[in-house]
Amino acid sequence: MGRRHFVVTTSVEPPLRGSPYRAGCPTRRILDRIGDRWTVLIVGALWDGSARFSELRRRIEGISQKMLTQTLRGLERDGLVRRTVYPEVPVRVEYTLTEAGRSLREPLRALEEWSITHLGDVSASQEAYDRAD
Amino acid sequence: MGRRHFVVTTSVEPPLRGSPYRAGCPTRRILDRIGDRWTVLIVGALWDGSARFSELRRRIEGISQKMLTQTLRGLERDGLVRRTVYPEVPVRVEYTLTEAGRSLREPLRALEEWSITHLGDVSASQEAYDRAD
DNA sequence: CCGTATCCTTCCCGATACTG
DNA sequence: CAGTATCGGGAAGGATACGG
Repeated sequence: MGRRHFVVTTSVEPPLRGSPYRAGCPTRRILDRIGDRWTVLIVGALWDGSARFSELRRRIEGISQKMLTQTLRGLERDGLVRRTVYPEVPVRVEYTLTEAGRSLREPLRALEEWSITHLGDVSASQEAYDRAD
Repeated sequence: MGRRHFVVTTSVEPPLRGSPYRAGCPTRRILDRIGDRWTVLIVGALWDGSARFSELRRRIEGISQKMLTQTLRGLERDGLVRRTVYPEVPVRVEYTLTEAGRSLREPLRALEEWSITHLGDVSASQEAYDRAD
């Protein structure tokens, strides 16, 4: 089967789907895209240049073939990654961040910075909380 | 039962758990905390002042009692929200963002900004992709 | 080499019922 | 009012086998 079928998280639909949860909140909408297990790691791996499928698999330790394909398809569909097929034998496929994909750098850096400066306190808070029954 | 038991996403443990996925990546670590369905909505609802449990439930349309409690507990454990119990009858409980909680504003705003400027293009890209088989 | 198809487990989360 | 306990459906994701 080709790639006709997709889970279709359709696009416009501002407010809700099943339950009235604020799916329209812009922050939530982008978290729905990058909040999964692999997206930011792939974006990071593509950061300085393109790579082919097998190279990505090697860089992102632990990712399964299925999830790499699936996540790359999602990124391609969103216009954040460009996929180029070179019809050689055997086939060669290159993945590159688009301009939109590279524009993710700013928000991701903000997250990373927050992480670096605050996750120590978070861990300490967790331990204190867990000790206090 | 008190709040002794917790799912314990322990803290230090730099690299991995089940599979060697980059759990140590700072960006992924913070996404593991705010990437769920309700966290950013709760943080947003607490943005301009504290609120009690029932007030939060009303503000965050569609959240279940269970998820509101659970997410608030996580935020409290992480030191991002402070929980204050006033032993009146009936009991009153106030939730407030801590300093650390408020510091989330910067990264969240970066995400929101990216959303607002790019999600239109993303939607267009999706539709084009879906039309092309 | 670069995938797709299928099965199977795990875990998120909603629904519901019940307490101090 | 502000929770806790329990059940169950469904989605995410890993393992495996196969195909162009």
